[in-house]
Amino acid sequence: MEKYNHKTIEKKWQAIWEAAGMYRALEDSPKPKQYVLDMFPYPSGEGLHLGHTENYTATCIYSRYLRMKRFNVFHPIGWDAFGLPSENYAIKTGVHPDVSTHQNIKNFITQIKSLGFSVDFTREIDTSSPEYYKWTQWFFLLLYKNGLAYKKKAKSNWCESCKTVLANEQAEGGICERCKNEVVQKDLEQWFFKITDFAEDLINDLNDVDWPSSSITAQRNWIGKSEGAIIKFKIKNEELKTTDQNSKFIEVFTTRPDTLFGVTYIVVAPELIDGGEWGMKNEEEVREYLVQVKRRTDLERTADDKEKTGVLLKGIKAINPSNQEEIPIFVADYVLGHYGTGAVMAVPAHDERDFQFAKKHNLPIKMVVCPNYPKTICPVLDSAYLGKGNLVMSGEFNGVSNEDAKEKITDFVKGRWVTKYKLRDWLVSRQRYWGAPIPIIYCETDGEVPVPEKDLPVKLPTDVDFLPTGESPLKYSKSFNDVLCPLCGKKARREADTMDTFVCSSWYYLRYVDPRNSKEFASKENLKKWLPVDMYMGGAEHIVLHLMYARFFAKVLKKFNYIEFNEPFKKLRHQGMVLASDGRKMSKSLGNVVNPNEIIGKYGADTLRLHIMFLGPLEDMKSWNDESIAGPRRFLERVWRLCEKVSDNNDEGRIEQILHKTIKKVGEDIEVFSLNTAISALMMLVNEMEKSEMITKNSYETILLLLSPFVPHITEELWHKIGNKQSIHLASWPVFDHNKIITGEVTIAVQVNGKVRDTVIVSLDNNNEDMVFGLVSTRPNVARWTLGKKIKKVIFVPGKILNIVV
RNA sequence: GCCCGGGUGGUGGAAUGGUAUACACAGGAGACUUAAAAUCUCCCGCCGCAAGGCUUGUGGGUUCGAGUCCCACCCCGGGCACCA
Repeated sequence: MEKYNHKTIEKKWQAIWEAAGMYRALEDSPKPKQYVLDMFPYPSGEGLHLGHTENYTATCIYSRYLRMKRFNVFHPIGWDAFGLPSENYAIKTGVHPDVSTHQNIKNFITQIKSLGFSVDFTREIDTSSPEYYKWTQWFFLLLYKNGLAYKKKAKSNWCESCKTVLANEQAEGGICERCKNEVVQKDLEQWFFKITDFAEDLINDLNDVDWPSSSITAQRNWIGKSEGAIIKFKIKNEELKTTDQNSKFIEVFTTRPDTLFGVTYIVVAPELIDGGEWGMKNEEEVREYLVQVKRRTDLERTADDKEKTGVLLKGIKAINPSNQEEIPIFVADYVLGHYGTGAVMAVPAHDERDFQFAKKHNLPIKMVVCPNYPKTICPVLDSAYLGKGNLVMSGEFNGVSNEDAKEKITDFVKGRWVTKYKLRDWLVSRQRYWGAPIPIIYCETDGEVPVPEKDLPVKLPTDVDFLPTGESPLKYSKSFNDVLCPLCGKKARREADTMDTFVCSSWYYLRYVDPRNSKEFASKENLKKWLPVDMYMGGAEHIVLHLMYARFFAKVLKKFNYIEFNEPFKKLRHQGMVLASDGRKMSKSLGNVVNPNEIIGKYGADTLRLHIMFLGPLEDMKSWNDESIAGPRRFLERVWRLCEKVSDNNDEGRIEQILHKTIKKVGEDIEVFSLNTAISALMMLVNEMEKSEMITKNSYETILLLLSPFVPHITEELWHKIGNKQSIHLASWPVFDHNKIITGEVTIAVQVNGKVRDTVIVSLDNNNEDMVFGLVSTRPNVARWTLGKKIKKVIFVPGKILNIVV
């Protein structure tokens, strides 16, 4: 028999499968559907990396398994083609993004094919093609017409190096998600999507998905729902000596209305001062502080989070509605303008931040929740007390548990109970070229006018200088701005910003079901046939970006009756990151990047697929290892040689039990993505088969079938070698016989006081306490521990253990 | 600080409360070979000549029996972080 040559085998079968259209999802099939989706790649110049390889191998195994279980599997692939790197590459080299992107896509396709991934290329999509972004623009208009897309001037995250604004999710901690440079705040007119309208659904519907619990928690925290009270504090101007009952007041949001009697001052956010008439005496000092605050970047604000700066508003006081105490008002940037009401009541005794501020500014600290009740002597605090207790110093509420007091005190001061979210609206404008244009026209007479649907797509022009200047490159494209107002017909100009690429990827999974439709983003019929996605696999880094946005889009579409489901991704799993062998992230600058192409050349796609799955649990972070890939390769060579032992004339009795056990184990493991243990079970089976002189054709076929989702090429080759004419990938998954797993005898461990001293093999008839005890009690290994001692107890677990307690 | 994960041989990792260290990698010994590679066989947690003892981050607990459950602590990784 010739040697196992992965190069010729893999090429040969890839060509045959492609010609046969093997992995196409069938439009009309009586079989139940399974939509298995990968997070589609950004076609970068670097090509497919090991993270992609891990992700797509896992879903490929899963898809192949489901096909063998006779599901109609829908497993598409496409390209998240818009984005900054192509544009930056263009700036550097002069190669147009459209050209480089399509070269990169070609390379990705070659690589995907060379790994034997069973994807349906007939449904390929490219978010940068006009046929696709026409519908991205259509979604924009859908949101716009329903008041869910709006423009406003706002403090925005501006990345100086990317020359564009970013969404909050992309500027966490004041660092640009893409280039890791500092983000500054700029006041700009920007387009927003009103994702906050759906905050409640986005939280509640997390109850209905099968996602990793850590991902669910991460989304919940990001949306950040909290319930509290809005309470009014009147403002008194000391100079005017008015306590004008109806004039000025501040509203604060608090989750701790129970501590209202402990309020010793009020703090308002800098943003609030800017707008209002406050009547303080030290106007100049306050203005100076506001200027200072504006200069500080987010990075600085978080870096010195111990130092809480702020300025007293002189000449005015707030009145605590619970006890009519007059308390000072401060402006401080530890209070955020965009959250709650932009003002807080400060209770230094029961809030850590207020405590720090009070210490710094020598403000009174008044404890009103006491843990020692009914003793009302409260401890001296060296930090805020956040625990439970009963109220003290709180007038008629003394003694009430602080939990009960929340509602009572809110009612007492006529506050109202509200729900707030940390989630903010999604900023979608980008001042860059390589994205979908925003379909809005500005007219001198009619103002902001949406592009009529019939005029979509608004095509991305080519006569553009995309050197970033801080202004949108499209602003200076002649052809792009040669446009008339759809309402009055006068000369107008187009919105020059493009959309965040996350808009494109928020609905791509819908397009796969009807990728060439020019009348709708997808037909209702096809949407109904394939959706929702049954299994979604991708990196955990997208949990508050893509996965939040895509859920938001689905909620919008559901609301306007385009789709029938609430949640787009029923089941979600993440693959862990693959680190370099030194345990660090793979990066070009560190020179530790492993290129899948090289591994494929040296060991073959099958070996790479097997190795990357065998490295450890799918969701764990793992380090690449060049050395241990020898194991999977040797294993495949053993499977190859096993072919020579196939013979017709012997029964498979000896390996029958392990064969059926393995069928069961491998199937169960694939279903829960425990692929490393599935592989080890397959290795054990092969080890057993090697010990036999001969193996039956049936057993050999079975192991090939079990292996075929993992290593599609070598199994196809061997399958044909032993005489099959049809592809192994059209065969059914083997069925195990439960009776063959249970054999006539079991091994029982014999313990004395919980320590194993012996084992015994008994027949099923003898698998009971009396028989086993009788068999082993006189054995030397047992007797030496029990002799002369009183047996207190015997525990017997059938088929497992006999424990003698002395 | 808060919220999730996780700590098992030289290494990657297995173990529905029931024989810890499966399956691999690396290492060692041998067979085949003129030789090497490949392949095959055996060994491989620690202490001990052995009998045996010890061992799943540390210390307690529950249990006939704990890597697995409970409590406290230590360490590592990830996410969030002035959201009142």
